[in-house]
Amino acid sequence: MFAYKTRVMRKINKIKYFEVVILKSPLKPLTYQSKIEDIQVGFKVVVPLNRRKSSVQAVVIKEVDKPSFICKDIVSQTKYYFDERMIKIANFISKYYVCSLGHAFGLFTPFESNMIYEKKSIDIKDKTKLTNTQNRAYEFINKHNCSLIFADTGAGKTEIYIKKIIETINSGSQAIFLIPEISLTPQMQERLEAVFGDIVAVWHSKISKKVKEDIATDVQIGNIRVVVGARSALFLPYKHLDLIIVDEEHDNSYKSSTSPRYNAKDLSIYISSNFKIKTILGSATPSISTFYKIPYIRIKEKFYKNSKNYITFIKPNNMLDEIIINKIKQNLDTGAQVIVFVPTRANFKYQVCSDCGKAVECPYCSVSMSLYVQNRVMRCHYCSFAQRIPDSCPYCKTGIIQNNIIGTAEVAKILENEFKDYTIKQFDRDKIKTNKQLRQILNEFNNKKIDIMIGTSMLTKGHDYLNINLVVVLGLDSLLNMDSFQARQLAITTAIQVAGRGGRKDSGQVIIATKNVEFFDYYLNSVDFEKFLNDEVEFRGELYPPKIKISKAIFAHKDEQKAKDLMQRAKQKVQGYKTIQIIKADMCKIFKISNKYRYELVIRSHNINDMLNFWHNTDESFVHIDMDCSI
DNA sequence: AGCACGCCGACT
DNA sequence: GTCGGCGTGCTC
Repeated sequence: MFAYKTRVMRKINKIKYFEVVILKSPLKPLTYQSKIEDIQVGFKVVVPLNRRKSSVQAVVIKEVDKPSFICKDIVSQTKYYFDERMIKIANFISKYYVCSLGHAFGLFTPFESNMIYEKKSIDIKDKTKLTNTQNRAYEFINKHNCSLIFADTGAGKTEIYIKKIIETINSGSQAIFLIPEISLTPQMQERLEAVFGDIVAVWHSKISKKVKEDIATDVQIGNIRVVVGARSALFLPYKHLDLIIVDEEHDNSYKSSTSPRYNAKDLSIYISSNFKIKTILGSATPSISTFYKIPYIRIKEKFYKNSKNYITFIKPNNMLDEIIINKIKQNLDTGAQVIVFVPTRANFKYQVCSDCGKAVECPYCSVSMSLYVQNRVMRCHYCSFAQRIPDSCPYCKTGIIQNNIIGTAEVAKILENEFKDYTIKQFDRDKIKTNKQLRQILNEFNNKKIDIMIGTSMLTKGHDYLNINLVVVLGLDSLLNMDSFQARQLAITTAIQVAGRGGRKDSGQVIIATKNVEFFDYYLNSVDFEKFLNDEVEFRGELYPPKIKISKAIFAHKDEQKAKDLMQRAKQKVQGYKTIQIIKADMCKIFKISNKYRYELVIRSHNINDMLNFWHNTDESFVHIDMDCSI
């Protein structure tokens, strides 16, 4: 009996060999063997690894010939699988963003093999009426597989999105609607829920595990047809995905800050061109890379043309100039509300004179010096000139150079002191930690229970404020003075986005406090953002994107010398590539993070293959690679 | 000698 | 990423 069984088993189940990728592991694919008859490519399997007590999960990527080494057995095959599209995207992420396949696959929620998609027809009534301009945009996106709607705030992008989603759903398919930091935008969430009811799901990192599991199931079987979500919404098990919308496509939070450092916007463009999935990008202030490479349609809103003095400027003598205080006072006296913007980045310390307010500049370059706390020196990012923090201001000789921190808290303190009878609220990550708090403060503000709201970029993200008469924009100069090739873009984009918050009311006014009036006045009042984008492409030329690729690696180690050596070794190696230039090979601006010393190598190239080839050949441990990085 | 800790290397 | 092996150095 026993002998019979084994003989039959041996005959039927020939040993096969498979390459598998260990999920969430940095390892290269490993080869295992199996007698199980139906091991399939794409399926999740369980395998033993090294001397570990418990087995680990892996994905089968291909069947291979018997290797020269001895293989371990696959323990079992699960019911979960990654479809062909997921496998292709994972391979792309691994290659382009330079991470292991295990990390790339780890992003996805796999399919379950026993479930079927029900293409039942859903009939959402299309109540949206598009204006002529919106219709032209709608026709434009229909003509292109991937396109950009370059529309001013308030020009009605959302109606176009909704019309396209309804069309997709009614044909039995699914859509992804990406929004940056969705947990911050209850208004958009509510609006979509009102239109799509229970076939829409909201997806972001703060959703509980159980709810996530339910959503993944419903997405796979077709109960969910629209996922409104953060960047990770790209990785759900869609059986019939036809449309991806990337709203506010310029937003930096589409770039993941942990490995794999993918950009959900760029990944959407990749998916669009490789899988015939229509992709619509939208923004009032498009990113330069999108503007440069994606066909776009421009929709202008009238306020920029008509009201010439809509945006005015003052050159402040200190953080909250008296002119600004007076303007706020005038507005409050008429019962109107005010918002005050202070950029998040300016929370970082920078070196500024207490008397003349000038930031300390490099004597050889017209850029601000960066502070290197570790060595108590200031260093120029362009020429590496370094100097001690001076005792008095090099410009006016009398002022004291101090670490200046412009932050919402400080602005709130000053205004509370100035306007004791009014309600002033801070609107930033320090004060708003939960969704409930967010909804509450937005409610209070729209019900006029708050007079002045002071906030960071959180203030600009997709909220509509109904009763604002005055928008005060502070601290833009600290954005413009950053030693980054993106400083100009970030400053202008921020100004436009903040100004847009007040743009929905006829009598609204925006005051920008800046010492760079010419720059802002030119791009905000004389010409528009499209002109800025064209100028910026020229300005960056062949040194920075979009005409050239840049990327970097951070070498972090608790032994400073080791971090430095690793970086130096990579630097030597890169010099063998004629097509790659070194932009920077030095300590990171933040030299030490959680007890690790950090060095970075930043490079540029027109040859993406050489660039990727180089990074894939650098020793993986202690290195974080960042493609299309900012500096 | 016996143990705690930290570094290193292997993983099919 | 995660594990065990093994060297170092401290203590009894």
